[in-house]
Amino acid sequence: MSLPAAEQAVALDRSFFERPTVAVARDLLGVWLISATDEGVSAGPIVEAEAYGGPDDLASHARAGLTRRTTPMFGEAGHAYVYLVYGMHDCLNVVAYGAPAAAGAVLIRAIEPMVGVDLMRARRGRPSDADSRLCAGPARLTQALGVDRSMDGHDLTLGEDVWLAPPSAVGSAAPAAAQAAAFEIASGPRIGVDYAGEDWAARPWRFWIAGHASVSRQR
DNA sequence: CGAATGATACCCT
DNA sequence: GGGTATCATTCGG
Repeated sequence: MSLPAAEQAVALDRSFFERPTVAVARDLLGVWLISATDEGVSAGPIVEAEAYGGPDDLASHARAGLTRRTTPMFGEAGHAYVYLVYGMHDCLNVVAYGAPAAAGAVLIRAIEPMVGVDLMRARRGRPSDADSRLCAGPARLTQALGVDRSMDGHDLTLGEDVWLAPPSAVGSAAPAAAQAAAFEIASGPRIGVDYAGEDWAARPWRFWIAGHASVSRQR
């Protein structure tokens, strides 16, 4: 299954990302994440995302200020910020604007595998995993889509290699059930940010589609 | 539950 | 320029 060529170029506009990260994270639910490499196309709608702010957000990498690693977070919105965590996992973020500082990003934590599921499974190398769990987690997702730090700084609005597209742009490629406009949005504290202190750790900046089988953790 | 695993940032010389 | 604590996770026992 592949995306019609004429529709591959449709990507979310940069203005979508030039807003506070919390609004962008919430609005990314249902938006398609698409990867097109030499190996093929793999894609699916985002079902879970987390907002990270600027230097004032103690849970955000931006708290370290502008360093070589965090440079994308302080750059133009709509670009990728890909980093290595725990020495072995790549995580994909989209740069957006944290408030009050003009820096921040949204961590894409899970998508629903819908296009190129066999390719995702091959990249993951875990044949017994259920389809719905192939991209249920930030590191699983990058592995399944073939995204790594070579994509750090990549412009996600170009419609090339890796990009984000509104559901309407991939309508003919998606099963009808996935195009249902209405879904319930749930929110809660971000994962694994207790080190940031109670104030920041308690903020409900993690958003997911309620009850969805591909969300990284069950409620 | 705990191990795996390595880049990063930061605090020293 | 070097040592080291930290870490937005995953998988196997």
